[in-house]
Amino acid sequence: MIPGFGRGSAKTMDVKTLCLGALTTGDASGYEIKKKLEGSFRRFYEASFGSIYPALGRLQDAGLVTCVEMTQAGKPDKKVYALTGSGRAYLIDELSQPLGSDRIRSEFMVAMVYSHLLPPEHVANLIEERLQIYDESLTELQDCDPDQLPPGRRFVLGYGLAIYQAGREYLAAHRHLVETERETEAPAAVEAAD
Amino acid sequence: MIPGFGRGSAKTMDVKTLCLGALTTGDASGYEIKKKLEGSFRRFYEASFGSIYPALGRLQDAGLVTCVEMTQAGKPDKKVYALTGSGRAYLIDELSQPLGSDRIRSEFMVAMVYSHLLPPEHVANLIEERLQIYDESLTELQDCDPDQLPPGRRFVLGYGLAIYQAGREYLAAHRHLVETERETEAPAAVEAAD
DNA sequence: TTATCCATGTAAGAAGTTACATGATTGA
DNA sequence: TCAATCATGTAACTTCTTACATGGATAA
Repeated sequence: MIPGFGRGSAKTMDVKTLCLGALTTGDASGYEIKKKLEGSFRRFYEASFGSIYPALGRLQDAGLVTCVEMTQAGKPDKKVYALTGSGRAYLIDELSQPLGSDRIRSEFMVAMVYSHLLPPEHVANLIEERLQIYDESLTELQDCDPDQLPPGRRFVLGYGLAIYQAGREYLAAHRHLVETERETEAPAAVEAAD
Repeated sequence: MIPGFGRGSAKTMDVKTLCLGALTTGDASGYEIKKKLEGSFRRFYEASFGSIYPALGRLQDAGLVTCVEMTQAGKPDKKVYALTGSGRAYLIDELSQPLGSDRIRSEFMVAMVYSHLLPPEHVANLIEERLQIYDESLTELQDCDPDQLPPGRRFVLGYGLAIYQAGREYLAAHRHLVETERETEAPAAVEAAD
């Protein structure tokens, strides 16, 4: 058996899973899969070319996808991948495994925890930036027509909207908590590690 | 210069930053830092012993923390670390760098996107599980007394509550979207939008 | 003419997890 | 007696990102 493809193994999802999933809605090249993954979905799982291309190669080795090379007029050749029966089965099997818990990594929240160490005007800037990011994300999500999406995607889209809306509202309503005075004690000892 | 400690470098936050931050509220051993990081804060950034211990070693090499070995009665020895002036300056410098965007990795959401491939009763189970996780998280967060926390932590605590509440409500209100019928057959190529 | 899109891939490295090794003490 | 808590650390491994290499076509 090809390593990393044990049936029913307790491995977590990775870029391979994402690629298989992307191929359920139609054959695609690595480049196109990246595009698909950049849809509304991207907020919950990302992948770069550097992980997608090797993943596709390994999926092909394992017989979970097939590949056809296509020549195009005025564009580079591309390799179009298609899900096989066992690929589909593998995806379903993986989705049926116990799911890992959500992981959030927010540098913004870390900065907020230590906001008292920063100049208040800098904190205010961070908040403004973040509000803008929320607004952009919300606009982007609102521009999607849910009725055109299959239920799963509609569900995830709505979830994203709900979360961002709640986050934005909280931020606007409670920013004062982190925009107050900076810690006075100034330990200016800059004996830099350079 | 010790590698990985360039001043003003565009590096993202890592476990070193977290350790420095944890030490702003008092000296601590690696073990105790892990504990601190497991507070309300953990939802936005995690770290394991396997990353904390090496991080502390490197911070010490760079002069950002100092270390005192302590013997204890009935317990193993421990190494208590303390922030130095340059450690504090380094932390502030790092928090002042442009912040990386939030990263979420949710296997649950991936499963929801492809829920039509799974048996409806399995999807229902996943939803139930997830609601329970939300409830547990909410209970845990509600048990914290915000008045005892410094503003930064209070802010982050409230943010967590707002997000989980919104997530829970959305889930309860829209679960029907993903609990409907399973896809019966491999559908004839309906190229769905992403 | 400059940038962006198309398109694939590799190599180096960052960053972290898990499992292991060790071992006394304490509480159920 | 069994598990958990306290406590540090290493090694192997996984996973992914970034940067690089390549290069034609097209749009501003």
